[in-house]
Amino acid sequence: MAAKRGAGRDGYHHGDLRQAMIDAAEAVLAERGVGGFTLRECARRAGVSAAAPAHHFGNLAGLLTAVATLGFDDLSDAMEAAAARASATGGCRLAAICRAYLETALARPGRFRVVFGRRELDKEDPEMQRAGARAFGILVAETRAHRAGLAAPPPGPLPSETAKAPDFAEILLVWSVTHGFTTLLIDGQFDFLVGEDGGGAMLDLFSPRLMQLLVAGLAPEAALANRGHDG
Amino acid sequence: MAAKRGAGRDGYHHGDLRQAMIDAAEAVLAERGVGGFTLRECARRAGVSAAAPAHHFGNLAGLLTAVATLGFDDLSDAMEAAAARASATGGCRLAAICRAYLETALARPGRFRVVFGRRELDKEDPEMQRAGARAFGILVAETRAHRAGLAAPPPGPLPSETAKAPDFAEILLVWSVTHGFTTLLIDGQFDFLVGEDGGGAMLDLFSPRLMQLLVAGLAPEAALANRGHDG
DNA sequence: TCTCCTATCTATACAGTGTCAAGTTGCTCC
DNA sequence: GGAGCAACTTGACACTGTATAGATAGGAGA
Repeated sequence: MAAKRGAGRDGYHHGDLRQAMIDAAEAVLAERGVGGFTLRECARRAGVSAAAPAHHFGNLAGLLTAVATLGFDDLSDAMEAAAARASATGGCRLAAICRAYLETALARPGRFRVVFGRRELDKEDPEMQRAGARAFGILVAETRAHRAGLAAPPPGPLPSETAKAPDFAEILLVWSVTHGFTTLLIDGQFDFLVGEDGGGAMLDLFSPRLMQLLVAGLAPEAALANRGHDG
Repeated sequence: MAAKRGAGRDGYHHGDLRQAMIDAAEAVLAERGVGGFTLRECARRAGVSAAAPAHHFGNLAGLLTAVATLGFDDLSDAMEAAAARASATGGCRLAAICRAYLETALARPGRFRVVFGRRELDKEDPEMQRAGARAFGILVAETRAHRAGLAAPPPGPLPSETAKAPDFAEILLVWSVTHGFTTLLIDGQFDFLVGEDGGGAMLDLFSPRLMQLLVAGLAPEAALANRGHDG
């Protein structure tokens, strides 16, 4: 095994290139966005040759996959924290995690875009699969708890297979509306409506009302009221 | 003005390079996806040098903007046709246009991704702005008609500024859930739930139920029932 | 009909990209 | 103290988008 002492480089070997590359990637994403992201630029910032990262990440997709894994876990952390805060203050946990999703994405749009397929990723990577499943699991648990009228999801592992669950459509509804609003906002699709002030105004003006609508529409009574609409 | 006779090329000048480039772009998007899209490959298929398209589109973003404009109009056409069909058969127009949005995206995922910001576009392009506004206008009209209990939106021009409208959150809810579900489905985020059979199963299994939920949640009564949830 | 204008297209070049192969360095363990 | 090996550099390759300069041809005006 090679040197793994501290960060920075003081010789031929870097010391912790893997982490340095991830840090550089985050910085490049923040400064230049997904479109301006380059493996060589990250290597440059890490003070290393262009071919060096290959040993740690395989290729560009490998580096982006590592960033996406971080992004998923960041999303999970933010949602868990928001849910805990909501419980403490008597707020709605489901609305809180949806808003946390939105705010996390808005805080780091570049990373969020990497997570959600704007660049090629290694979808077989087990670490990213774990992180993705964790984030989805939070969404599933909170949606179910909300619909069951519980204060919070019960502890314990989640069922691994949820595709056949009867409340699957409700779970997808929550994810879809949150993800859709987030994506449209980040991608500037609302700019022609409210100007290009970065979306902060949009978030403050409409997301509470949006979440209110979503959460209201998801209450058990509303879900059971079959009004017979179909396309 | 130079030659504008027929398609194909029989000499130094192509004849209709602009259209040929767009056709080639659609083909490349269908075959290789957004990630594998290249200006040079499109030029190759059009039988033209790499620098030729610059005269018609300026640069890569210009070509993609033309494709995005087509994509917006395709979306609008599909939604209008679906709404008309729904009216004829007594179905719900709003659910019909949401499903049309989904199906259009699923039929040409590459183009849909171009429309919604997976590559850099020229957002100032007036043609694309027109096409985008048209698609959004359909959504606005149909959502309002649905909430007002009308059979169809009244004819006539739409108000150009809708940001301050009282029903803006409801309109965004419809767009967000439809766009979110579409994006997640196309990007393969549901694959780990139902396998990678292309999303067709997902669409058939869940989207009717999803639309039912959405449309039910949007009925005037539900929207007015303020249950007091906030994040 | 001839000439010129101008849009269109080609050829070439350039900086930059991701990735590969081969060589170099230096830590670690026997 | 070598041996082994992971980590890194160097150099090369086939690409990319785009800029520039020159070639071509269709049509308008004389």
